[in-house]
Amino acid sequence: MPNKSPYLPKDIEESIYHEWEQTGVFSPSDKVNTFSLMIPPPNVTGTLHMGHGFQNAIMDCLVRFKKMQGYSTLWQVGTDHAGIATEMVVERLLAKEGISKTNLGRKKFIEKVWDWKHQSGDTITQQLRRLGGSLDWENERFTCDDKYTEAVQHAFIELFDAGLIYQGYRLVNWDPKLQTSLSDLEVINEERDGKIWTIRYAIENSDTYVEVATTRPETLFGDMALAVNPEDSRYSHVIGKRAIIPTANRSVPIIEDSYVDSAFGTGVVKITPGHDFHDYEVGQRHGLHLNDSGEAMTGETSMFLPISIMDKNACLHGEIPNEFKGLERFQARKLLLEKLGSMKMLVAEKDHRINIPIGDRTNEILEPLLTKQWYVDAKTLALPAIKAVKNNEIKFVPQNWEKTYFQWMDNIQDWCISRQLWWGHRIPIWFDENENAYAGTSESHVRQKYRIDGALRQEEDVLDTWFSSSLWTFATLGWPKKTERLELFHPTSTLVTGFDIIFFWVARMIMMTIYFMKEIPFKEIFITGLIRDENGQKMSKSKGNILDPIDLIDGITLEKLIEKRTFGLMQPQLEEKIIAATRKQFPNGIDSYGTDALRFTFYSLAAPGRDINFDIGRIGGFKNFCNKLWNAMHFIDFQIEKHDFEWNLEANAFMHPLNSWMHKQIIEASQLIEDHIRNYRFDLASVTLYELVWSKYCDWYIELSKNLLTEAQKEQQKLLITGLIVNLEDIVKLAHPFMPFITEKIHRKLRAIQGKDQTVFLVNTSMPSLREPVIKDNGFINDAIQIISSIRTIRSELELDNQISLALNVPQDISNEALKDMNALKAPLARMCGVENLIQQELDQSTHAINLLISGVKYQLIFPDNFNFDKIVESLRDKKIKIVEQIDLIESKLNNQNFITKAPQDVVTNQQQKLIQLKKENQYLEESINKYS
RNA sequence: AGACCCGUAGCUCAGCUGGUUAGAGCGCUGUCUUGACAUGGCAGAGGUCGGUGGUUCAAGUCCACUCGGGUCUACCA
Repeated sequence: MPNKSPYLPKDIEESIYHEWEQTGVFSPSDKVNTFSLMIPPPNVTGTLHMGHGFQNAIMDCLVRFKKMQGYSTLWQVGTDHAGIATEMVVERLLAKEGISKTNLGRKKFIEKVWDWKHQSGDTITQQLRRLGGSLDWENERFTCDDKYTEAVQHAFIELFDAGLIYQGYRLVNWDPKLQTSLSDLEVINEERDGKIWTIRYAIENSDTYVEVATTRPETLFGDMALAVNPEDSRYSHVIGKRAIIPTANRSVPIIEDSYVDSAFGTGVVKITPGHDFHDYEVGQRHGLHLNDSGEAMTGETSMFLPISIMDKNACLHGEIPNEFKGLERFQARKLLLEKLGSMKMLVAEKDHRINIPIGDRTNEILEPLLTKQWYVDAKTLALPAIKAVKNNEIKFVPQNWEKTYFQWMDNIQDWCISRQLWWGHRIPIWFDENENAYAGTSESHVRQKYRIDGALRQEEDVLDTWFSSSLWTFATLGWPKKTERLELFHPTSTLVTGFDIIFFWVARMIMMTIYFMKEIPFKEIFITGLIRDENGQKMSKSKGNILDPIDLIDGITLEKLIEKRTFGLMQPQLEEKIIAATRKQFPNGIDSYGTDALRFTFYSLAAPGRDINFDIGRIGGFKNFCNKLWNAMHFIDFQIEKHDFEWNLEANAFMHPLNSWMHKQIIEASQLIEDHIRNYRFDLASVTLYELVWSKYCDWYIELSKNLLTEAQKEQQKLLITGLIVNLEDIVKLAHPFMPFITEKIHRKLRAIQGKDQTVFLVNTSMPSLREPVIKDNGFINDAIQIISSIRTIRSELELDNQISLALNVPQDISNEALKDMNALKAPLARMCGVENLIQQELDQSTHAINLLISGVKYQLIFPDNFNFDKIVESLRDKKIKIVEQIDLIESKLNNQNFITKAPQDVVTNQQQKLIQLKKENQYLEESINKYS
């Protein structure tokens, strides 16, 4: 007996990746026929989640497949510095030691971040290796490494010099906790329960009032006008008058603007341009400003100058009553409402659902705040980027995502790229004493470039992380230098990413790449769904439903899983719930499934255009699949040992009909799989492969060959074993992009049997479809399969004892060759469906037999003489009922003149032929029924 | 408010430009421990495709309306 090692993924997977990497097998092999793909750079200090696992599995499959199709492939690897996320993590770590960022100072803080990066930075890249990713490690990039930083600076300076980057004093989304601006994409609008208050404003020089509805009363100190709709007759008499801000010793003009919806609230809106994005626009239209005596006035657009009453901590300041100075915004609100109440200026307080802007990282309520920031002129950059997708230079898969893209691009706003953080690319701008800005790579560069001698001060802010990642496809390849890699691998072939970053990343990459490279970044964008839990819930820490791909690969105990899910919870009150849910879902923890099974699960779930509910139940099935493949190899081992096999018949392998039948199945499957991969239908590709391995190779090919291996002549045995080897080798090639580890292992064993060099990696071999096809028509194997299946069903229906053997009468008119083929399969027929005898003769009436229709030909299954047929008549009658139903259906179609004339000819022909078959079958059934009832 | 997606067997999902008897995995039922594999073999039960109406010779597949679930974008102070 060969040593029977069970399928244990751990044993297989551990060493193999190391060998791949050491050999440098993932670096591009050639300079022609390139296929390239950029990894969406994960956060350098992050860890792998299911989304990464899924997307990287897909990318790896694509890359390996292309490589095996003869392309010179590059899968560029790298990580992102993730400004905000990383800065927050490090701040939190420092806080535990009682150190604050500001106390530490910028330089020291950045050192700490680098320390953290060095300490945890390779966690995620190690995890990518566990997934089997065929990434080009020799050219790994990090968005903050020197070369990349050079590219970022270069890009900024070029855009600045072209006037596409400018500094502006505007409202931005301000995160008071992080003390930085955010781009509108980083804002989550959350609907919450809030209130709306109605406040009275007195009309100046009169004893009348107007009532104003607001959800943010505390901003009233920043009011610069009240506005009504010009069509609103209720208020026409106050237009042009002034209203007094209650509690503030100040009046504002009452203006008309069609922005105001008369039907909402009271129809009067307070205009606070310094704290509301809409009011900002209204203010701009009306040129609101303060005159020399500090009174709010309308004027020319150019005179617009909003006032701000909050500082960067969202505390009130400026020209406001003393008692409010320094108060935090919500405390100020409370105090103000009390005061208004006592002044009888608060008319109403009602519950109201409001949208609150939240920072996506901090969960802090954001404040629209007037600050100086750097902007990219996105409108200009967007135009060619829109065009590239419109004219199909860049294709979204599935296509409907382009709608999302257009929707955003058509309404794009200028992009605020400055962040008041320390971790990131410091903006390469220097200011002179008069606040004029100059862009350059360094102070000396600026001095030289602009011939400046006076004092220079560098901009403190850093760039939005997405600014650097928007350069990813070309900056990783060496830009701004004209490198060979850039020449060879740009534009890249495909981008695989999630819909959640179409705006953040995809759109911006397209804009920047077209601007700098004068070409598109990628030709196709495959948008994957999100991985959710088995109930369709988003996986999140606070829900406690996170799955770590590595835990699915290695397995994890219940205790450790609970520990992981509850560690560092932001809301500790959820802990009990999470523990209970985890215990319920994984009472025994999680088994070890191995990378190959996990990957295969991802593929099988990767239907396009929809999110994926990850059902842990499915991964077990695919581990079994790996086991099945593993045991096919065992079967071969076993045969080799048993039959004293020698490898010298390779050239003749397909002379055996069973071998060539299997070969044909493989070629057909590989063509299908190639199509599916081209269409990003990994789900369909995986089904095809599953079927090929399990159903075709194991259930039929191996099973059919078993008896032949025992009974056939020595030469035949050798031929069959050779075929088993050749065909399994083709299968592992086809399967390799999906299940790289197990296939590599099997491939080695197969090569060992053949006495071939075992250091050849599968990824360096070619897909079987690229081989000369050796296809002989083996229709009779398919007939045999049908015969066996039919007989098995009958045996099972009749609850036939295994001991009872049957005979099969082959039709008289069958060709000699077919009969020969049939006879060759005698042994398998006996073993697989209990048919011991094949005869070919006219049966007399006394023979106990029922008819079988196989490929339009009548076979007769012969039973022992004393057999009781009551049961079979019953089942034959059931069958007949179904057949008659179908016959009726088709006849009614064919009797319909409209069908005959309007349906395409081939559909009609098809139905006619079908009818003939069904009638034949019906006739045979009837014969059998009549005979035995 | 606009856009998009989904609703097919107990569960998770396929079903391409409308055309054979609507498929798979898991689960379930029965049966089998036979020398690749019980992480297995064999056989089987189970959906009329959310609803209504329409187009068509023909609809799970196209159209309209509708119910239910989800996502994104924009929002009325």
